[in-house]
Amino acid sequence: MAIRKNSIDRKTEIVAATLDLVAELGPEGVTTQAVAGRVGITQAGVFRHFPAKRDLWLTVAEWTVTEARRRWSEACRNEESPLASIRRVIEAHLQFIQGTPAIHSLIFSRELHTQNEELRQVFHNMAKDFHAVLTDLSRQAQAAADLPGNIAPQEIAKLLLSLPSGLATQWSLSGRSFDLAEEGRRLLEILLDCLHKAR
Amino acid sequence: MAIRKNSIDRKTEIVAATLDLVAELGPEGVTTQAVAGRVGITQAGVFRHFPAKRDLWLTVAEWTVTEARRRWSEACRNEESPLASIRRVIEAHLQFIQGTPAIHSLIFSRELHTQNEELRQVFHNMAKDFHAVLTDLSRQAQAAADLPGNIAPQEIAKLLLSLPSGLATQWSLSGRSFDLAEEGRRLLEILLDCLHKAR
DNA sequence: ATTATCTATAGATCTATAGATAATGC
DNA sequence: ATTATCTATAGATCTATAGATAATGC
Repeated sequence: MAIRKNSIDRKTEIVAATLDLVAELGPEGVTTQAVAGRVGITQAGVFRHFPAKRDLWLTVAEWTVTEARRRWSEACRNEESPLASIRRVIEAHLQFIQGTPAIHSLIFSRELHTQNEELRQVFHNMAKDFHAVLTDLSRQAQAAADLPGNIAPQEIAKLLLSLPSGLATQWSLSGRSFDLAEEGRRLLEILLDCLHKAR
Repeated sequence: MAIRKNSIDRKTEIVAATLDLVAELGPEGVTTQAVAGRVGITQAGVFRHFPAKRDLWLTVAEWTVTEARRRWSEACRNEESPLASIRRVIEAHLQFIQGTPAIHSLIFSRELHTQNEELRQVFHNMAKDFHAVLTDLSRQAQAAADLPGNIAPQEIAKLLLSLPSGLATQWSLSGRSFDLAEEGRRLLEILLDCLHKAR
């Protein structure tokens, strides 16, 4: 008999175990058996906490999105300039991805998207929020004359967004073989420098 | 009894059906039963042409990479300037992804990567090749004074690469709801313009 | 008394094999 | 004669349910 825990703690454990397993084996590898084994209960025990597996996926997705938002807003707090905020937000995002590789695996699991349209929406909304945050900061940076004023801030934000997004892809393909946050910092500096000079 | 075809034709059909199914259902949805159904033979019949399912995946991956390379080199042929070649290569790549959405799903299927390390390598090599092509063109564009000379061409190539790569991600997350090639063309123009001004 | 966990199992898939069958090419 | 396809099936998973059991909290 596993150590008995209250529903809330166990649910949290199950979500954490799911994230670990996604990072290790991919979403495909997350069977209720594997989750149960990791947590230390029986396979059937998982269904006490989540009526069906799709509910587990949704909870995991919601955790991810909430955590991402928390990190962005924390990164923006008390920054001296909009440009500095842009740096911090993107770095925070890359560190989140690097520290929780499950995110990237989850985001790209088409099978989750096709089997669970709700899930794609959750992540798409996250991307839209990230774009909104970057658009806002870009507008501020334009006002401070740190970024060119002749480009729509939405467009600048798209350029900025594609950097971490594309890098994360390369990182994943490379078998996570380089330091994502560091590479991101360096390339972002180059990009911001070009944008700055192009004012 | 299905119409009988020779081994080569049937193999080609099976690979094509697999690509279609990946695009529709994700890699997860590609069961040997589904492939067989699409092609019009029985499930067991698939194994006549591919000894195991992983061989099917490898063949599909190799087709993808070969086709991508073919399109890049075609895009570079007879271009007036290195900068024009950069535009054409990236556009060709985006059009390939948009026209064959299976590629993107495949590239990001962690479950394929974790279950089939060889597969990740195939796609990673493709990404490295794309980077090499862009590095080469960037160097030429620097020589033509179209891009800033104070940035390593490898770094420029990484910036350029992250654009289609990141955009494809957003496109996938959005449920393929915008014109990938067009969006890419527009943003690339902005990026190249900034780089140009930052010489 | 409540409820988290367990045992046992149904039912749905999915890959892969063995051996039979029928179409093709010489 | 060769070989692409089919039928039938083994064996491995995987989700989910039903009902029993045991730990917790009052």
